Amino acid sequence: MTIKDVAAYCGVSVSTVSRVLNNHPDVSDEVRKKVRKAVTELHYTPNSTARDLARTQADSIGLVVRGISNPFFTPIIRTIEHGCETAGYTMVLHQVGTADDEVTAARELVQSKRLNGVIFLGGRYDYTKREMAGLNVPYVCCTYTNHFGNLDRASYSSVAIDDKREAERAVSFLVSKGHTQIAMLLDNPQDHSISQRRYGGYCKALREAGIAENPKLVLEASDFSFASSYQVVKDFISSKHPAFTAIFAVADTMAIAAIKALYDAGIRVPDDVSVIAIDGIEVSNYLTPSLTTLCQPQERLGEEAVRILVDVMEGRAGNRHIRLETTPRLGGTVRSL
Amino acid sequence: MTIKDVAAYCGVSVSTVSRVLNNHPDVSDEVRKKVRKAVTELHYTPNSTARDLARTQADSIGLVVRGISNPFFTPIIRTIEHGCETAGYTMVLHQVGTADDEVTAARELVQSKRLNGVIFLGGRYDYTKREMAGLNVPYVCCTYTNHFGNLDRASYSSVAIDDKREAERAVSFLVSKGHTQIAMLLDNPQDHSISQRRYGGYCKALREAGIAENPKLVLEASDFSFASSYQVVKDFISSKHPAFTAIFAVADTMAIAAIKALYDAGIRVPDDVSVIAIDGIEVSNYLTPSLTTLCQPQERLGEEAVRILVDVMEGRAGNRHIRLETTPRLGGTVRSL
DNA sequence: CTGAAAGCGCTAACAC
DNA sequence: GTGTTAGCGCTTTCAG
Repeated sequence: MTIKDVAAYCGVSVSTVSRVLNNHPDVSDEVRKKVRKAVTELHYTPNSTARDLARTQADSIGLVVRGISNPFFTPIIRTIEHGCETAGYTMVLHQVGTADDEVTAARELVQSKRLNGVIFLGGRYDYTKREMAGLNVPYVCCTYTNHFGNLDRASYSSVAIDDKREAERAVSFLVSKGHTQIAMLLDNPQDHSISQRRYGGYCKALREAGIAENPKLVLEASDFSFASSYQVVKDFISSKHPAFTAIFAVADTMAIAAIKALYDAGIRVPDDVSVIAIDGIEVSNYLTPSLTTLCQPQERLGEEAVRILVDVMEGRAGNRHIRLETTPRLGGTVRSL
Repeated sequence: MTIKDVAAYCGVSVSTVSRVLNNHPDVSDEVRKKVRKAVTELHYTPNSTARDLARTQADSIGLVVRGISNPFFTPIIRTIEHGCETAGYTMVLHQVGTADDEVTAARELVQSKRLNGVIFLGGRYDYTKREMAGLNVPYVCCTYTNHFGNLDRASYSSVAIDDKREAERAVSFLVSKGHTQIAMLLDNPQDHSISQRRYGGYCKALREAGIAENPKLVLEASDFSFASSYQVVKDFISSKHPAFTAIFAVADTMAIAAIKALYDAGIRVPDDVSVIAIDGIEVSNYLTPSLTTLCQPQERLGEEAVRILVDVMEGRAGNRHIRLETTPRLGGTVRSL
């Protein structure tokens, strides 16, 4: 069943059918109606592969996600898909493992699928001009930005929170509740990534409060997984360690695992130790007690990413960099000392 | 940058380049090497759109997911993607909203992208022969099966747990712990879906234990979301209701929300009320206490789905129906009476 | 072993 | 308004 069959079926040429399919104006109402009828009767669905090939552009946006199973991303992905559809683009989702490089993946995807633009969801903070040069389409970094790279601000877009500032806020909140011995749980501070930025905020908050930073209170998990954070916290509390009354985790998932590790060791949250995080994933609101965290505006992160990208792709605007704010969610995992 | 450029660059014909690209044997080592070199030097990436069009088949498998943000699905999706890749197929992910029909979506996807087969992840239990007729490729239902439809068993495949039996197991477990007043939390029992099957198991377990079923202990949420379950349980306990000592939830997510609702009402789990569920998503193991649940073999569900589908697609085997068993995870949310 | 050429199904000039 | 036709970039017979 091809466009030819439809054309033959209603005695017109393929171009006429094509015009109807693509809503071109110059077709008589009569013919248009006839073709539409044939399409439904024949259950004809256009072959998008052929269409994409014939058109110079595929009208599609690549979404390159690093860690699709990260619950923080799921609402964002949904929003982005919806936004793409509304704007008339197909979203092509591509997941990259922690080991793979998202830029290489994106470059191949763009070449191979003729994408009009790409959105990176989660990624490195240190892209270089050189490596991004091959990506000949506009792109926006969603949930992060190029803090440690050498990209021109005008060459790409980004939508994210201000990691450093929000981390500072979280830690200052703990300080305001009387905490001074504050541990930090992060994944890998020297990888030029989110943890490093948030670690900066942690240090700044301590400094401004006149609290000396204690390196022994910095707990490094190997990634964002529950298992890894659980293990790190478990090892920490079962070893000789400095006293601490609070933990600041760089992600809700890590906080959840930390609370569990504390609980399993007989340490109660918030009675014995307070916990605060950044992210605001849905499930953390359903813990008992709810996790105290700074919620990222997940929907808006996705919406803005699409909006900016489409604007740039269609030449309506230049690249932009948007910083959104978090909204504190006062759960029950922080207590005043 | 097309295959022509590569051909011109190394002074051979496009067909030779194509042969090298597709690892056809009949190319001299010398030419092969030269072409390979050119490909890397030119940073050439084949246009998959053109390739798919030229080939009669696209070597790709559609994964039609109903509710991509369902945390129960994420490990399965990952496994399926990996399995497809290993088998030499590209996975095309397509998410359908709760309102859309997955079969229509799949049919269009197949026609439009020339898919070789499709995997449905979550879906209705009542497909009819008629509606599936348009889907001219093999398909497998992953995590569910056609219990309420009229499909020939030989016309499709399925990989799932035995919902009824597992639900029975969960409820029998509660009974064995001395519970007799057992509530059930489900989403929509009359939609010919998972809840209905598990509800059947609940009834059977009660019957076999000689416990009269009390309709007032059946709590219906409007969907699987946290919010909906939370609300239902909250309304239930704040209204005039029969006494109950345990809740069986059809999904971990619903159980998590239920526990929260109980907690917020001052009811403790497991001290006052026990909770058991089916699914075994990762986060439920990190609650305090861990959720007692029957874990579905998520990885295996995905692996088997791909294996069966590929076997059918490549003519190595016929359709099959596999029932896998759950593994109980004894958390801390059930206590003996 | 290698090249020429005919499509894959559709779009978009370009004629009429 | 409608039809004809030349590609889009690649694969794949079919010759040589």
